[in-house]
Amino acid sequence: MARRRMARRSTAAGARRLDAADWIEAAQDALAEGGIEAVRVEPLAKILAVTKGSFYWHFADRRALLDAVLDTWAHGRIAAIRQQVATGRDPDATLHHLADLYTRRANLRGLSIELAIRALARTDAAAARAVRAVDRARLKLVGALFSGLGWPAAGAPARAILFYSFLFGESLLDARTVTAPARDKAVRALIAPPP
Amino acid sequence: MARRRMARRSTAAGARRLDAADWIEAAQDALAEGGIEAVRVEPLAKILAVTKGSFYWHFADRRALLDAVLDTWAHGRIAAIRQQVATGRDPDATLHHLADLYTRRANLRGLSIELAIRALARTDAAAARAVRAVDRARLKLVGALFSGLGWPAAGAPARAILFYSFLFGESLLDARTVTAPARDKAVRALIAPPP
DNA sequence: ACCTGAACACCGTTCAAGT
DNA sequence: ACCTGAACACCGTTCAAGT
Repeated sequence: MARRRMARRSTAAGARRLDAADWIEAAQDALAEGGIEAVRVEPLAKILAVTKGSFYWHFADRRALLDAVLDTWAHGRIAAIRQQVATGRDPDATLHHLADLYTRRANLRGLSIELAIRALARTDAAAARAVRAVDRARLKLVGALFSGLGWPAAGAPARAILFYSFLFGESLLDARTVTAPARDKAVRALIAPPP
Repeated sequence: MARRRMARRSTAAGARRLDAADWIEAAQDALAEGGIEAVRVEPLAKILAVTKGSFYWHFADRRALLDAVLDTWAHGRIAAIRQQVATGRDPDATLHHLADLYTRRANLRGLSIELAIRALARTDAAAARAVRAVDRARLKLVGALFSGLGWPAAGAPARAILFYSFLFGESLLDARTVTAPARDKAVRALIAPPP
């Protein structure tokens, strides 16, 4: 769900100059580790070892950074789900693979970012747009998998919503309260072929 | 899911003095309308028409206000689910009733607060504790409903997680992308009696 | 092309003083 | 018992000047 930042922090001697992508990267880290409240210009500048003034060469303001993070996130998630369903495996195996990928354990950082963005989407129009684009892509592709599993056109979309909603809902619940066996049992029930 | 604030803003002439509950109330409004970033001392003071200095009579700092909001939320949600399952109706009707109550449309404010708190729980230990207490209460009571529906002891908890996760997951997805019929279809499938 | 440094506004926090 | 007002630190934003 998330490729990690590359080691491009320094050249031979150490002090590379930054571009917009560096700030977006740092903002994503902050989002994952401290939520939306941690995405702040001065703390990020401190982490990147520049003055906060330099931020404004790359972005108009904090809002522009958030927009860039949202844009990067949406494009990345859409590219990811396309890859994840195009493995050549059968629908059943692909769905189980997806259920693993979108689990808390598998990708804490990615899920934290995703939840922060979805919470933001409640009160922020740009975040809501990013979420909509990602949801449409995922539901379309997951719906196709359930069709491949034998669900008729009338049932596959509802099944896709059920599957997809469950994965996010489960990631929202307290981790200690949802046991792995109960979770796996729920996943198997969801991926079972139509009656 | 949420009882609205009472009209206790003023006495005969207008300028009641505030107590901690007034600040918590205002913080909840801000949380629902602007997310965690909107829960800030000075803006709340402006809304309550006092100076920000007066805030510190009631709370040690912003963190103490957040803790009080979390505490109020957890106690309120646990009391609410207890009432919601104790209607005297059969398990099937009660589950359908719950599915309606925890829908986006039914309670925008309550869901916004809940999602903001769950996003916070990713990076905040106190929020995680509040979420854990609420999840345990809800899963226990919903699990009992599925038992009443005929699910054996080995299957009811997984079914409760499936049901409960779905409701939250669905509220996280883009509202325009999930159609009401697809959602209702998924709910009916979840509440169907065991095979 | 990217960064510093100084300036100013806004908000969290403290606290002595008011009612 | 609750609030004001002034003070200070921190962070968002601007911008002229540096390399």
